[in-house]
Amino acid sequence: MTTAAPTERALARRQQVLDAASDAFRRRGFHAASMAEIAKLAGMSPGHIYNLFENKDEIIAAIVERDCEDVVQRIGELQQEVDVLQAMLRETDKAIDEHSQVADAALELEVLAEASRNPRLAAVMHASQALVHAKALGLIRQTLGPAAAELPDGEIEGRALLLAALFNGLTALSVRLPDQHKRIPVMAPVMRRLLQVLLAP
Amino acid sequence: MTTAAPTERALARRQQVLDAASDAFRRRGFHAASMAEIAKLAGMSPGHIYNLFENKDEIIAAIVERDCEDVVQRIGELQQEVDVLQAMLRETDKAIDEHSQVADAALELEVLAEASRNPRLAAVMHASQALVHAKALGLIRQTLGPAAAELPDGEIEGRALLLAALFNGLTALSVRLPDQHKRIPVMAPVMRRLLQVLLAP
Amino acid sequence: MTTAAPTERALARRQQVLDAASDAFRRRGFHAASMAEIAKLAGMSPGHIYNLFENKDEIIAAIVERDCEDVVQRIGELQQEVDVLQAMLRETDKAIDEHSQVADAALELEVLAEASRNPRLAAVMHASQALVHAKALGLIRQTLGPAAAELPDGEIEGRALLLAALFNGLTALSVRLPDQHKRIPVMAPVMRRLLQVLLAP
Amino acid sequence: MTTAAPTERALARRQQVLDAASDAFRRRGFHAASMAEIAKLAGMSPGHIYNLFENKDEIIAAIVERDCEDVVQRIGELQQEVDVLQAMLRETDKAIDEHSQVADAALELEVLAEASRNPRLAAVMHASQALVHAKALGLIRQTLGPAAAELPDGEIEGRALLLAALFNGLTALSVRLPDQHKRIPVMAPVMRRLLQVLLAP
DNA sequence: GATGAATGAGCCTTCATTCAT
DNA sequence: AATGAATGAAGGCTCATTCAT
Repeated sequence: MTTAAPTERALARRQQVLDAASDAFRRRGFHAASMAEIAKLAGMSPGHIYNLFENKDEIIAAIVERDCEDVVQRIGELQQEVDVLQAMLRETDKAIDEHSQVADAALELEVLAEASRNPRLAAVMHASQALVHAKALGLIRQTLGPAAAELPDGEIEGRALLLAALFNGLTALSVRLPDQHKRIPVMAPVMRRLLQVLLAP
Repeated sequence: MTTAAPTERALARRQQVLDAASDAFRRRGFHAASMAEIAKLAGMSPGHIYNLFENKDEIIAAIVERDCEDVVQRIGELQQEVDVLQAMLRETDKAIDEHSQVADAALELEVLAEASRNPRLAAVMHASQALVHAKALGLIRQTLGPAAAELPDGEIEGRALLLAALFNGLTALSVRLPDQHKRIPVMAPVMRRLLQVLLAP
Repeated sequence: MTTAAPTERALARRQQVLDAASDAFRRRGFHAASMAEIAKLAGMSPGHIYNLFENKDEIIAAIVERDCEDVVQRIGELQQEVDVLQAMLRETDKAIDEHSQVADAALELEVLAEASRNPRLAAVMHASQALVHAKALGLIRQTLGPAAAELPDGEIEGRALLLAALFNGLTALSVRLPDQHKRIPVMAPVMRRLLQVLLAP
Repeated sequence: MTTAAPTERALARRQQVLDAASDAFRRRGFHAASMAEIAKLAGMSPGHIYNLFENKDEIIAAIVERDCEDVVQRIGELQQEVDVLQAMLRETDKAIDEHSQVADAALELEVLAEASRNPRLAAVMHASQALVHAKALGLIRQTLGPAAAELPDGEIEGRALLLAALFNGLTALSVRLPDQHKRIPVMAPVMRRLLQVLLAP
């Protein structure tokens, strides 16, 4: 039996744990971060974490869900723009920069690595990512406007996937090469051209 | 004392360990694969591995180096083509497929995650990746032909980086969404257009 | 402060706990049954159990006492029979069967094991068992009738002890060998002869 | 994979662990005895125990097997006697005494309790006990001599079972009542009569 | 070079018990 | 009387690493 109907307090406590765990995983990795460490960061006893989460796996699963919700919301905000493509081209530098933070990369890659092996986490990841993907499809359709209807089947999906790949790749690259943020000026112009291929009619 | 002047036999033994470890890491993950397991796969005792490698971390560092050499060689082979761009467009499906193997993704992401916080591994990774990057620059220059000289400074580097990001992103995506190989047909046409942006004059 | 002057309500609540604990212990064992589980079965909070019982040990002590009272009562009922020996011979099969329930055996053996090293529980056990023993002496005397007076000192006590041993042994045996109930037909005739030795003049 | 082919040294180390564990279980119970404690008693590190035994359960299983082998051997020795029944009647006091040691009872009951809940252990117990039972059948047949052939089917089995129950019951009783050894004089004569019922033609 | 027995620190998790409310 | 959130000690087990042989 899992937490049947989490009280408001329990919900807040869960957030504390998720914040603490995000921090710990980011700094030390999923396996190296101990529950004791997370508990200390969260300001509670190790034992109590198990009143809030089934086990360590469930914590990372919850982090994945929370992070995906963030991404969905970010895309939603982007959709508020009158001209999405223009907005993206304008903010390309910032977008690259945000995807080049090694500290964030650490957690993201850790989660992906774990998900590639842990079925429970993979399930959560797939479900969450499906939402992100759907939202991305919507974004691209909106950007294309009426032209979207004329495109062959799958074209939009292909664009959405490669758009996602591009930004995910930046995260990986930020670990592969040092000081990626210094390379933003050389990447940005090329990136803009790629974005146009992916988002313009 | 460090491993001083490795004999030829020692070198061969090291390869055995690297093969075994690659296999074990790929199947079970870096942390889950035990030295005992690697030793068994490598056909030697756990203790003896420590005569060949300082510790577990050094094994993965060596794997990273070896894998990067592979990538460099692959690029070299590609450069043998008379028309590199045509070759890549022709083999796009295969290339996407190769970067969509979840099993390989597992190890790659794990290594990246590990490198994002292990300075020793980060150093190896950066050195190796620098070689890959240099080789990629050469590939793009060759593809561009004489047109390369006319491009603004950094343009080629930007292309090389985003090319790398694109393929790295596919790896990440293969974990984020299930059955990525089923999506190759929708991704390939879009990918070809992106490759043209990155490789055509 | 100990539980001073238990109210009537408290007494009823204690019974709820004892019922719940008996159930939980029987199904999962003394150590495996958690206070949380018992609390849930008893329909109260874990914390409240500690208003009714000093600790987990006291619960099992109370169960032992209650169970011994049951045995005493059972013997009492047997004494109502006009011919006790005949009644026992008639119901031998049923008696063996009742002492061959592995589920009951589990709790009984667990309690004995626990009592063999927990002095507090040993004390309760000895006190309760003394009552059972006394009652058993009475039963045997009644069965023997006037002949009882002629028997040497200790003869009756010896019979009572071995009678108890015999049934206790069935409980142990039901764990040692599987499907003891299938063996009732072969045990019953022999058992009847033993009972006659123990209960006939 | 389990210990494939235990070396002689490993076998000796296993015995050390079994001795230590027997001691620890006897004194503190199966659940309360920690692996650390056993390791210390056995003179090795906790980790190394896991090179010799799969887990804690396997230790108790091995103890059960070893103890049953002892019982089988004891019965075998008894069979060397020219007149088994006479030998048993002669040594009744000693036999009762041996089955009345609370210290031994502790381990035995603990094991039984555990087996009643743990299927793995139950399997080992049933297998071992089957050997004991078979040996007991042989003993009784030998004692009966030619008369054995004339007895109805199952008669001998019934005797063997109740013989086992009787001694097992003494063990249980030694916990239920204090100072059982003081009661040997009153039990012995009655016990002799029971033994005659069980073993004489 | 090579073995594998041995170590021991450290991990996740459980649970009896307490206490503020 | 009653709750249930919270504690924290302890336990079984794993595994990188060492070292006597």
